[in-house]
Parts: sequence; C-alpha cells; structure tokens
Amino acid sequence: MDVKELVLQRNGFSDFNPVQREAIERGVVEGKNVVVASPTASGKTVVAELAMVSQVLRGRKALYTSPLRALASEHYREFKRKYPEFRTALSIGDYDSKDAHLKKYDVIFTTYEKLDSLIRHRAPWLPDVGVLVVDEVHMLDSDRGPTLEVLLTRLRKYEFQVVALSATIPNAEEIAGWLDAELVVSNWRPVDLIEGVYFAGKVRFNTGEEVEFGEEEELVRDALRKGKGVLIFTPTRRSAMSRARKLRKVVEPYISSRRGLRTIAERVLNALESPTSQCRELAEDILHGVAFHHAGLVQRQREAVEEGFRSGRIKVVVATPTLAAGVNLPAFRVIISSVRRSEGFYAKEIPVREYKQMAGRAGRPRYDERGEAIIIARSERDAEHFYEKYVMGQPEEVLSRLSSYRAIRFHTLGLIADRTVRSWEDLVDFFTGTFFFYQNAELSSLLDLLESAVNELEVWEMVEEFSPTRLGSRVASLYIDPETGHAFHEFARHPKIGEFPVLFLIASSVELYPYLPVTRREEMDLLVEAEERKEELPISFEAALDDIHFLNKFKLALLLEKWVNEADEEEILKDFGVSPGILRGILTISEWLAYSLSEIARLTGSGTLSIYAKKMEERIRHGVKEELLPLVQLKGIGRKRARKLYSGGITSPEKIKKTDPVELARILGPKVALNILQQLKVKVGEEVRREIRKLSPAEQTTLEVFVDGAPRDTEE
DNA sequence: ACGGCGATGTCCGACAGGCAGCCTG
DNA sequence: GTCGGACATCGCCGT
Repeated sequence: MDVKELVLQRNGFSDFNPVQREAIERGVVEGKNVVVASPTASGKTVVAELAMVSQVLRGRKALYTSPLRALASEHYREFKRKYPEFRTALSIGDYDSKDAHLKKYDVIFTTYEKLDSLIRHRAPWLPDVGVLVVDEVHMLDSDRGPTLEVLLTRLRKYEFQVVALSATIPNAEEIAGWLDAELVVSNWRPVDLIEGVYFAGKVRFNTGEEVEFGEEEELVRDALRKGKGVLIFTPTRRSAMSRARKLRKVVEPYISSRRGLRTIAERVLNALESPTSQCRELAEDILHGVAFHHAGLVQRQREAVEEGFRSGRIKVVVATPTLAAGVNLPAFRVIISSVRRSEGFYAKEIPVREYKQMAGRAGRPRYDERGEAIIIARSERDAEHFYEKYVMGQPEEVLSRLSSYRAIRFHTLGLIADRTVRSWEDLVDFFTGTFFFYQNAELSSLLDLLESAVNELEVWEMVEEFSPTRLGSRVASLYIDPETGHAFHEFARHPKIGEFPVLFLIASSVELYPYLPVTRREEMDLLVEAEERKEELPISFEAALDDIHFLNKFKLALLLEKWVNEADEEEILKDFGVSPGILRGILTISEWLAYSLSEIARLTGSGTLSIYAKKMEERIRHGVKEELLPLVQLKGIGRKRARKLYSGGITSPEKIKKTDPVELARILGPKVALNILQQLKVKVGEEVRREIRKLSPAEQTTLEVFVDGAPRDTEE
C-alpha cells in the first residue's frame, strides 16, 4: 500500500486537509525537509506521520522530539495505536534509560533534553535515523530553546530528513532557511475561531459583532446553556483555585452526570496517600462540575481533570498556562481572564504568541461550529489596546536565545565532552551552524561568552585544552549544570558529611530554581534558625548572607530534611506553603541531584560521601530515614507501611520472612501482606491464606507513626 | 435599641511552568 | 502592577 493511503486509512480520513496536501506537494513523503507553520489542531501530526511512516518503511528509524513529556507520551500512545506493526518506543526522563534497547525500535519519541542526552551518550543507532520530527519548533525562543538549537545543529551532520512543526509565527521562513527546508504556512483550522475582548458587559469580536453578555460570569453561563464547555486561563495558581470555587454555583445547575463527577472527585482525592486540603478543594469543585488545573496538581489529578473535561462531565476548567502549551484540550469557549502576568515587581503583558496559543484551544473539531476566545479587559483603554495587540496583532518573531551565558556554558561542555568540538576553531565553527548565527549573521557578541565559558570550564577542571576531564565528562553525561557540578566537586574535596550539609548543597543547585518562595513573615524565623545551625552549613554564614537566595535555599533544605525524616506530607505542604505537585517536582529533582552528587564524589575519591549521597538519593525517593531503606525496597511498601513494620520490630525483609503471615497481615492489611510475601517468595499455605483473608480492615493494627529527629518549629 | 448577617471597604502580601541520570573501567 | 484573602466596618433588617 502507498504511504499516503496507509496514513489516510489509519487515521480514518478520506482525504488530506489543505495543510497536509501542501506538505505532500513539498515532498514530505519523499524525504524533503519541511517546516510546517500552522495553527493548533490543523493536522500537523499527520504531516509528521507521513514522513515517519515512509522512512520506517524504507528501513530507517523515525525520531520524534517534543518539549513536554506529556506531549511525547500522548503522541507515542497515539502512534502506537495507529501503527501497531511498528516497534515504537518512548524515551523520556527516567522512564526508559535503557538506551541500548532503543536500537531495536523503529520509532522513538523523546523530549528535547532526553534526545540531547542521548546524543551526548553517543547513541550508536543515530546513523540509522531517517527522519527527525521536531514538535513546537517555535520553542527555539524559550528558556529551553538553546537545547533545541544545539541539538538541531548537532544532528544536521547526519543529514537525515527534518520535519519541524511550528505554531503560526511571522518568521517561519527563517527557521525553514536555517534547516534547508521547504516551508508550509497555513491558517487553516478545522474549526473557525473568533476572537474578542470583553469589557463592561459586551464582547467585541473580530467578526465585527458586538455581543451583550452582562456580567462576566454570563460568559460562562451562556456557554453552559448551549451545552458547551469553557476553559478559563488565569495568571496564578491561587486565582485559578478561587475562580473555580466561585464558579461552583454557576456551573452546578448544568451538571449532566453526578455519578461521573463523583468518580472523578474520588480519583482526585485518592491521588495521594492521604488527601490534602487542595485535593479536597478540587474534589469539591468537581462535584459542582468545575475544576482547576495547575502545576500544584499531581500528574494523576491533572489527568483526571483533563479526561473529565474531555468527556464533558466537567464543564469548566480554570487553568494556569500549564494547559496553554500542554496536552490537547479544546473547549468551545476560551476565556483569558488576564493577559498580564507579574514578573518581579510589576505586571508584564504576555507575548502575543502565548495568547494565540491559549486562544487556539477554542473550538472542538467535529463538535463545535466555531470556537470563541475572549480576553477580559478591566478598563476602556485596556479593551482597545488588547483588541489591537492580541486579537488583531501578529505573534512575535522567534528569536534565538543562544545568547544566554548559562546555556552556552552548559552546551559548550556537552560539545567538548563528546568530542564534537576539539578546538577553539571547532567551537566557533559549530556556533556558525546555529540558528543564532543564521539569524544574526554574526557571532561577535557570542565570542566573548564562548571564551568565558571555556575559561570557566578550565578553571573548574572540566576541560583541558578542549578535552574533557573525567569530571567534565561525568558532569556532561549527568546532564547537570556545570556550576552544580563544580559545587559538588568542591564539596566532595572537603566533604562535610551529614544530613543537613548535603541537603543544603542539593537545595542550592540551580536546577531547583526558582527556589521556594520565602514570605516576609518567615524571613526572621528562618534567619534565626540559620544562625543557630550555621555549623551545619557547607559554607560560612557570612558567605551565605551575601547570597540573596540564601533563605530560599535554606528553607528548601529544611523541607528536604523534614521529608527524609518522615514528617507527614500534609504537614510539610502546610508548613512550607507548597502544593502536592510542586513538592513532587522538588523531590524528583533533588533525588536526581543526590545521585549526581554521589557520582561526582566517587570520581573525586570521596567514597564515604559517595555512599552517603547514594543513600540520600534513596531516602529522598522514599521519604524515609536510613533505617527504613531495606524495607522500602519492597514494592507496595512506602514510608508509612515501612515505619509501621519497623515499629513492630520488623526491621528488614529477612525479618518479614520470619514473621507470622497472619501477624503481617494484621499490620499491613491482607492484600498488601500477601503481595509482599509473594515478592519475598514465601510460600503461604491455603489455610493461612484463608485466615488472612478473613481479617477485616477494622482488625488492622493502626500503629501511630512515630516521628522524631525532625527539627521542631522554632515559632511558639 | 440591639444583634445577625451580608455587602462593602481596606490593607497586606503573593505572584507560570517543567526537562534531565542509573556510563561502576 | 493587580488580584485575592483576611479582617474591619457599614448598613439593612428583624425582633
């Protein structure tokens, strides 16, 4: 079968849409480089499929890279479903780092950073790649743009096909030029989109219509009356939550499936070991048919909200920009409640590109005859200004961000570490191939930065005459910032082994930026505590005070300290003012940093620190004191159950084996106990099994979790 | 005249998101 | 800069 027919068939299409047709005319199927710049939901994925499928049929690999894990896995699942005959893999973060396995796969989905890391490890299968698909290539102009830019520059030497997908941008031609690609630009959307600005009861649409709505919440009610969903973007997490709460009474009358909502609410409540106040708040919202969505939610909760909204049970979702660039979640009406966002001390207007991303979520293909995006203005002047700037305006050009010193230093080390660059000439030559050079037609402003970067890497003993030292190689492959690597290296030379020094060191890493916010009320207390514990800091107290982020780092170290000493999760969330999702994020990064510290310590010859840090990694992963580590190795045993066992004198897997199974079931509950015994390959007789099953949950011993050693709050 | 309670006023403080390793010589 | 939350005060109403 012809590639085009195959792709049509697997998508259940009878015909290609205009964007796809043009891409075909430009030769995607034949292996031409193509840049597609078109709106969200204009079928760009199918263009990518055309290239991927045809390359795989030719015996080459297809690589798909996107900025978000969620996006990578969504596309991975979809592709696998549509083309089950291909060997398809997902390689993101720690999800699958058996990189050697990737050789066996035809199609590989990754994130930018993961792909960069694969290249640094010199993935042996790279020459087999036939096509690289770059999703959201306009991300070149973002914090993470430099990674993408360096990645693309590196991969160009392999001369495989590149298919880059972009949102609508004015200078797509420049990207196409840089990539030697054909350009496909289109404004085609499967659903019409109208945009407007709401002010004083009326919405002025770009169709020329002016529609009277009355008060703001009518925008929501009106859509609900039509049986449609609404997506509201707010600038802060807090406003998302308060907005959702306020909308409860508006949405409730339009609920269609109370039972469905209860199911979702329950999922949300049970996402953590025990529900926090935020979980309860979200569950309550959901019972009223509304939900909030932001980074403070744990992954499972986000998914529950997204599915609930897609299925139409949840009618209104109030979100921070998480949803703007994330998974596909269209809604009939999108309300942008503010186009201003605070940055530092004053509010800035968001870029037009970001607005267009949010607005583009309006209109569900096949369900809505059109979509509506509405900006809320609070003054006549704003209304006029927003209409011109956002509704009528063009998105900003995509500009290279490679002039960031930190990015340059990071990637210079990467390039030297894998021997892509072996001399100053190589380095300059490499940067001549970047989008930055293509765009600015000069490198002089970068040369100083490159020189400083090389010098600094030499001073830090990561690079010697354009060769990587062992430290440099390790820092590059660990994918940590050289500055972090240097700090870890220094620490390993004069280690101060102990819980707090190590945690503070980790908490100080730039990877954890932006640091935990410190409120003004906390400042004094934190300072007092820091002074009291200055002996435990890896740096002098004076040096600490010179760092404007010192208190943030100190606070983060305190949080980690509580966590690895088994403080209650909810208590941590409350005491440190973080939400569950944020805590998860912090812990994931800290765990990875602890591992990195362990590796660098080993390299530096500080075996003791290396072992200590390795244990700390485990402790952070599980949130336990050292003594519980043997127990938490078992699946199904987390910090709570491990502590219960330990308090009951069962301090290791060996002791579990010697424990009476019935007693074990009394502590852990029948299901978990049987599961554990199976893991330990302990044979349980049918009689005992029956006895265990008879145990009702009420009979379980609920041992109070005993927490000591955690620092007491100083405030009284 | 008093208390209850919602509406309005005032002040203070906080402010998006999210990627990466597990190379033991 | 702007918004939300905590708290105080105001004003209406019923008793």
